[in-house]
Amino acid sequence: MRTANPELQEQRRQQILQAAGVCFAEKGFHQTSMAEIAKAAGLSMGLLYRYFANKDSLVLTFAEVSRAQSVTMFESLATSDRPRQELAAIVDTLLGEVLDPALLRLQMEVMAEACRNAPLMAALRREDQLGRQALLESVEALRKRDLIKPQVPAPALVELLNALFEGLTVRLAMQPDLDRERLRKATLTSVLSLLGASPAL
Amino acid sequence: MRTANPELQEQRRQQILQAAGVCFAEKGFHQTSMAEIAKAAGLSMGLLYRYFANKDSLVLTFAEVSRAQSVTMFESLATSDRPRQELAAIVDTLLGEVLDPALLRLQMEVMAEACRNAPLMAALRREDQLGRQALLESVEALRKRDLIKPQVPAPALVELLNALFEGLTVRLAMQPDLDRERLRKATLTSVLSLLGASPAL
Amino acid sequence: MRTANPELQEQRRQQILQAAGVCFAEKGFHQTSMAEIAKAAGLSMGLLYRYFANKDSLVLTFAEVSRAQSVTMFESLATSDRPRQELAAIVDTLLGEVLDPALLRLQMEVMAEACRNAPLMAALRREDQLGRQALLESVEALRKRDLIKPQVPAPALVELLNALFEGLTVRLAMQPDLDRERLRKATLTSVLSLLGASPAL
Amino acid sequence: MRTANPELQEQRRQQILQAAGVCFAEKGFHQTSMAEIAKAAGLSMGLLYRYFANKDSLVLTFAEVSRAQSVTMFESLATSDRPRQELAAIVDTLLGEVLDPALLRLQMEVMAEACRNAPLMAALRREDQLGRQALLESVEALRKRDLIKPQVPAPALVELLNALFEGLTVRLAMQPDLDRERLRKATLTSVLSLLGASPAL
DNA sequence: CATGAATGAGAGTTCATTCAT
DNA sequence: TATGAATGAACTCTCATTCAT
Repeated sequence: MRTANPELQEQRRQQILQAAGVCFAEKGFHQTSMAEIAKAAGLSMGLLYRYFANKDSLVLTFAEVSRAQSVTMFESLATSDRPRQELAAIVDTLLGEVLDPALLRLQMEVMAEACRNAPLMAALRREDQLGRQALLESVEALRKRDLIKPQVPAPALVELLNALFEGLTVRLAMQPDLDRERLRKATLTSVLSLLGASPAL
Repeated sequence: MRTANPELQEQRRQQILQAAGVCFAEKGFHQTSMAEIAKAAGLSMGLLYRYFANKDSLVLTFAEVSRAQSVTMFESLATSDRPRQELAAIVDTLLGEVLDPALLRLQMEVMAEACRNAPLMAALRREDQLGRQALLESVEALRKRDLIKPQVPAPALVELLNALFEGLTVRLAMQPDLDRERLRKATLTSVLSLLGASPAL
Repeated sequence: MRTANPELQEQRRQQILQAAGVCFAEKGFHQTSMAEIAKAAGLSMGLLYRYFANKDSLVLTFAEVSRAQSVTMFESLATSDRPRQELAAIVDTLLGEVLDPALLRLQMEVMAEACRNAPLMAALRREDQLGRQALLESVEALRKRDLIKPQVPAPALVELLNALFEGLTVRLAMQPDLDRERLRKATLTSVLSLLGASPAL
Repeated sequence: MRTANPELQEQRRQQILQAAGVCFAEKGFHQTSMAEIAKAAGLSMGLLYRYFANKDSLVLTFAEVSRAQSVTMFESLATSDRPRQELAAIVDTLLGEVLDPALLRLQMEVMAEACRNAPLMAALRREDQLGRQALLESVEALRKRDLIKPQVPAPALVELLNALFEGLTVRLAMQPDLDRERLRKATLTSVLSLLGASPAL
């Protein structure tokens, strides 16, 4: 009798999540069948269900992973000695060609699904909360360093910035042909304006 | 002899669209069956298909109608002699309690669906284009009246404002418990800041 | 109050039957909806049901009419003083370009349907019986005039000739690109051979 | 580990095809629902669709199988040292009680369907072509052996013979009460006459 | 005589999920 | 651990038929 093999198990999970991500981004959550995911992952359906209890739990796990990327973006902003470049980098990441349109579609898909899938929503918010917290701390830190003078309270500002980034994501998902270069500049300018950035920033 | 009755037909269409809107917002597009829509509208499925060729054309028509509302919002801004109030009203409309959470969810649903439904996407963009055009004209008009001095070119500004509004919609859909009152103030302040509003505005 | 108008009624019936024929030949019996027939006939569905109790009765009536054409073909053969030309004309009618492929398909459709629609089958056989009877009488008459010496009994010969014609119809329906000119000659030769035609014929 | 089982798969296919054949013959193609076929085969609908992509592909496969039987009939005729018996056997097979009326109805059904189902038609013709080719070669071979002297060119003769057989099939499908015994004799005589059979045959 | 609105059962097809091997 | 066979309810969409006007 074989013993449990954690490494293999983790690899299988990644295999499945990756395949699911590709499928969901391409066809959407509800248009992707479990059979397709299994096929894309190169596994049998039985095995798939060994690792994920059902389709919902797959999206859920997947959502956590997918969101985790955007969470880390704001964390280094607070203590950076070159916050302007940091901000520019964030905008770049959001608007640059780096960002796969398929990934954008996937985010929309996950958000829409979250609106009627309570556990998914909870997971999404947990991740979102972390991101907001990081951004909030960064804003406060920059303010204490007298680098910015926002005209609105920090929590609301964070909400607005998040909304702006979210909105840009949505619009890029829906208009893949937007001039990202021009938008990038304008976005940075606007973000600095919202922050009330001092010349020193 | 019984003749065709356009009034009845229009009433039926509205009946169906309204029922579909409620269902889509509550359960999502793919989770709502045509039978459910028919039942919600108080009609038979056969009749439903008399008025809408298929499920897709239902969302499509619905999307056009749904979007048309937000299009008109920006139109009166250009020539208004009280643009500040006009702007405040727009922000109010977007963030006030007026906005049904169900409607927000419906918008997300439509957007997500549009990402993989080309005709729907086209319809959405058509409406979106009208809204952008109206907003662009308003911005240019205000600038000519020396009421605003935006730091970024008008087209990019329009895109950013749209993104901000879109993003707020998304975030409100996902966080129905946000403090809308506080957000409203912050949003108005920020929008004025982005526009580079002069004190005269 | 209006009085019944037999002429109009008959015209309506013809209108419907003709439209049904076109539709059935194009799409097949089971693929043609009553709505399509009504539309093709330029009538409302209500009126259609006034003239034909249901879809089956439509095919039935239609089948009778459709078959009646081929019935008359053999009748003049018996007493003709130029039986060879008469035969050639029959073969021509069957194989010449005159015969619409759509009509051939329609015949196949009706036959297939008849296999599981008892009343239709009965109607078809009634017509068929008339045709067979006419051909039988013709064969006997020709034999009495010593113009033919068939090697098989007249009833069997009639059955075989009918089968040959039917089979040619079927094959033409399935292979519209057959060389009809060549087939026509060969068919006439073969029919004469089966009849045991004397040189005097 | 459970491995794919080709035997089981083949058995399932046969199970389904047989059930479909029975149903189609009894009720016709369009009157038979997939659920009925599944039930007749003792399988679930899901499994049925595992083996046949859709209803059309079922008839198609079925048509190929069904036709293949008649293809082999003519092949042994060419080299046989007892061609007369061979011919008699063919006629027997076509007209004898061996031939299930249900199978005849099924053939009609398939032919009628083929008239408006292009892929099915193509499949049918492919099989038909093989049969014609075999018959053509047999006729040529017999002629070279001076056993027959047909009055019409071999290709046309083949077409006529095929039409005759097809026609007999049709007529038997429509008149199950025909005297097959008498028809059998007459058919053989007639076929020999059409072939121009020498006494030596 | 004629219309068009209305019905609802049933069609083909898909898919999340289970389980014997 | 891993497989593929199996299920059946649910989905979208169609259509013969009826009837108030």
